[in-house]
Amino acid sequence: MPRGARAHVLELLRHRIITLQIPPGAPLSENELAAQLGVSRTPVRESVILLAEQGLVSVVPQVGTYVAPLRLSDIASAQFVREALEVASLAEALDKVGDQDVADLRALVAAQRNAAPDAFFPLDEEFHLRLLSISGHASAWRAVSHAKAHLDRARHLSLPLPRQVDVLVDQHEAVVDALAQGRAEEATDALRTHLRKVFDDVAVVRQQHPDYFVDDPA
Amino acid sequence: MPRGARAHVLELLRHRIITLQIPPGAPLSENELAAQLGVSRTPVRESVILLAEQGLVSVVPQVGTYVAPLRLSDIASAQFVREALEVASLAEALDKVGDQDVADLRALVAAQRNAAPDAFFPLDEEFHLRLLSISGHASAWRAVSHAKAHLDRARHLSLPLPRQVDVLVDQHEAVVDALAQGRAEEATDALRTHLRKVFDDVAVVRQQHPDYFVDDPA
DNA sequence: GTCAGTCGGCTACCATACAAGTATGTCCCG
DNA sequence: CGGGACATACTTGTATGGTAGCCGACTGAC
Repeated sequence: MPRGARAHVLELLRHRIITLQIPPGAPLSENELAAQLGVSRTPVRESVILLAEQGLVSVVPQVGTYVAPLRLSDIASAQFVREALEVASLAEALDKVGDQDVADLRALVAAQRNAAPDAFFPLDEEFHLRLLSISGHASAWRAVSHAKAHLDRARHLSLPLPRQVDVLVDQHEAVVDALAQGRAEEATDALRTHLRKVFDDVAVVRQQHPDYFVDDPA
Repeated sequence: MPRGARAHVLELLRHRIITLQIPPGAPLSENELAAQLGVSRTPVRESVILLAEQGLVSVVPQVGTYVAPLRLSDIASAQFVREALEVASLAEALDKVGDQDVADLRALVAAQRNAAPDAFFPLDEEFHLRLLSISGHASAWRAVSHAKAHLDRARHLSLPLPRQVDVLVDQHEAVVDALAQGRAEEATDALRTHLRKVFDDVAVVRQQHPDYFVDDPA
């Protein structure tokens, strides 16, 4: 089997979980996945362990592993982490941003406007990674990405709506405008508003699929 | 072999790496570790994979696994993540803090004053976790902890000095005082100062053991 | 009908065996 | 003496086997 089976399996599982192709609460059998993907149990198991570390699956010894259900407390926690990191980065970026950075960001926003809904996801990721890079903290992307995974999963069903994407692109543009003009408070406020839109999206998804959610443990 | 070998091995390796019992750059053989710890390669390997995900070790396929060297860029990145999260949490905590919280924090600070240098580490962790809990974002501890691991490792050699510990406890007290009195700016500034002390400690360690460090990739 | 006991099948966990690639030390040749 | 090819001893990656424990369905007694 190919030499990088684990990376392949991990990426595939992660994608399927985030896009809700595998719904929250669904059981994951190591044997079944191994057979289905044409690899042995080892790379599958190692991928599952990594996904568990990231909180995307929950493994119960001797019982089974399940895709983590959507918990509002987890979503709030992930949002806190992401917002703290991106806002702190943006505050530093205000002093360091250059013309080339602004041009790159505007090009990304333009691409997002013309992109099909399916192509929006990677462009969105690149936009936020770019924001981190300006302040020189691109290496914090891993932490942001881990948090973002939970948020993207929780709102994934609401994204295909073209209207939603338009709103997001407008918010991106507002951040870039304020950043380019050096308006600190306006920029961070715009970013906060943008990031917190996830709560609205989650509320929509929650109505469509209440079975994906579980109540927070008291 | 004991049930839960992976958790045991992972905790042990992590501790040895953070405390520099295993120095940066040292090779880690899965076979050797398995024999030394009396378990098979499987739990060792799974632990190594998790440590690699956290950036504490670097595994080169078909060549070897090495404890990650100390990179100043990694340390700066970890510091950025930790500072952003803890400061954001503290800002929210100012509106939510109760008398019981302050009492608990003061008790922790008192315990830190009377603690032997070796016992300081867990008390320090509990203090910072407590700060997160006040704002209701205790679940962000995992992200903080991952970042903190790199910082603690980089300054571990400077901590046994009793004088250093006294300074840290004083800084803890300053944060608690400002938090109890509701002085927002003073509290966050005190926390920032406290967290950034790591750079001084790292400079000391760097002089003692320049071989543990590598230059940043240009 | 109801409940206790048991048995079968499933799970993840740990151990082991095999495969494939890399670095190194050695030997031979120029 | 210097350099290159090769054998060997490692490394991690993958595949497979065996074990302990949990869950559920079935059975039998009350």
